[in-house]
Amino acid sequence: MAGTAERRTARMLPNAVFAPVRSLTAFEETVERLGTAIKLGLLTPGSRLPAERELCARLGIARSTLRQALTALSQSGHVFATRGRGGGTFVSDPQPPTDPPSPEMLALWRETCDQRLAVELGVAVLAAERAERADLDALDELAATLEGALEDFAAYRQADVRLHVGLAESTRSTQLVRAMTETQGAMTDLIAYIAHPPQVLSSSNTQHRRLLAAVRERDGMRAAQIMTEHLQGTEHILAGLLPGG
Amino acid sequence: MAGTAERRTARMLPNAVFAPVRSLTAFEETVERLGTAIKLGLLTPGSRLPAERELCARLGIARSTLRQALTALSQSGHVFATRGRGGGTFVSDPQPPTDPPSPEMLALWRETCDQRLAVELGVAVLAAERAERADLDALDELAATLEGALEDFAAYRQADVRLHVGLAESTRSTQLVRAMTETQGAMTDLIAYIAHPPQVLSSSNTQHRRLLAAVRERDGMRAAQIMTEHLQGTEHILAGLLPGG
DNA sequence: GAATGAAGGACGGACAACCAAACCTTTTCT
DNA sequence: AGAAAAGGTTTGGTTGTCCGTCCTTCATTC
Repeated sequence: MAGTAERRTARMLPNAVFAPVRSLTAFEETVERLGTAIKLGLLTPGSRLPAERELCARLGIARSTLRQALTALSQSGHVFATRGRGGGTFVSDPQPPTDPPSPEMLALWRETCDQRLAVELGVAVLAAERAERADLDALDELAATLEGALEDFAAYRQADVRLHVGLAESTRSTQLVRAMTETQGAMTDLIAYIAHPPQVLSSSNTQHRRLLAAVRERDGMRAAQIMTEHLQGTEHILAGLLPGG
Repeated sequence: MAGTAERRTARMLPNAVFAPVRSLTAFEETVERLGTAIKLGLLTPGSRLPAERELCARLGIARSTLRQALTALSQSGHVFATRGRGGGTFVSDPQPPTDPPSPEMLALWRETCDQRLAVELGVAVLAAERAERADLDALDELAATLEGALEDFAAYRQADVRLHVGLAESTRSTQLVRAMTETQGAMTDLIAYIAHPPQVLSSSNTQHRRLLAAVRERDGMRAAQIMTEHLQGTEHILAGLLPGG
């Protein structure tokens, strides 16, 4: 009977429908967005942000709100500003250390990984459909960079993020790019304090190569398959170290 | 050189990093959440919402804010309230017609489909890992319901949503359930005004069956493959009817 | 038939976030 | 020297949200 199905299926639904609707303030969201982009190295040290008057327009917020965010980012050392013509707000050179993952972050690490799986799978399949030759050439270069950074995890991680975000860009979906940067930001917090021996990074990079090859051959399902294995790597490591594994 | 790769890869990035940070108000988000759940039939007509004093606590908002949202939903005819003991707020029986998709909705239909692809692929793979026997039995019943509703698109659509959301629930990821309901809400707006002849629905349902079978056999990749084909069905229809196809 | 309790409904004050528009200060380029 | 382009400052007003309190309705219970 349909009634039975409804009763069974509807069990956990209200938990999702009636879950908290805590929306971040414009200030918080701005700090999050810019801060994540800087931490991930998407905004490179030394690079200049758009002028405040232009940036607040792009972000759709008031200038005073943007300044709050920039003040916060400057106090945390991610950014500094110089005045006068030719001045501006710049990404700081020595990046402050990533803050340790919060308890609630650790409690929800599995949800974070699930989210990542969805984003990365979607990206893999769509990239296989839409990535252009030039995109893939650039991504291959990044994979080469990765191979030279097996000993320096910070450098490796940054190039890794660039590769995954770059793959998302090749789908031409701004939503997926945003979701990917968000996800990578959350993952960085999780894996920053975990040991990554060179051989792990090396095998991870082998998967990158195979992934790009599959995308190049427009084989979305093989790309998805490789991506799944790729992500399960980190997931297994986390499962061994964190509660709820 | 790494420099070249960076320059190529960074082309569209700022568009995502500096995109508007439009955060919805608590009021708007609440209307959206409850309204979508009602439109999708996840909150069935006649069912009672939790009492205001309890619901505002669950949603993490003030009661006055919740009342704003409920007032809006009652004025749009989705909900009605009765006073006194044993009263409450109930989902209206005759659902008001879905509003036609807005122009900006239509302009972004491809992004919506991309988002859906990601969510559904993640759900398919994770469900194949985690769905329990009882979940799948309930989903099979829903698939049977679907087969009896080939002539009534409204009924078919509602059961279809239930099935997809139910599959998301079987992953035990509240985030994915939320993402799925959001996505289904957006999709409903898009496909409400498109003809769906019975044979299309029938073949769509064949895919449901195959999907559930793959999940039951814990074959995540086959589930992903079938899901991709399943989604491409609607996508091709939309591509033929909407701009930017 | 009166009391109780559980529900929605209404009001008012306080506060924080956000916006808008000016104006000031510093620096560089012409 | 002056114009231009940037960050820095101030002010005032609007809106969303919260909190607490009280009122009204009405089924149940005594």
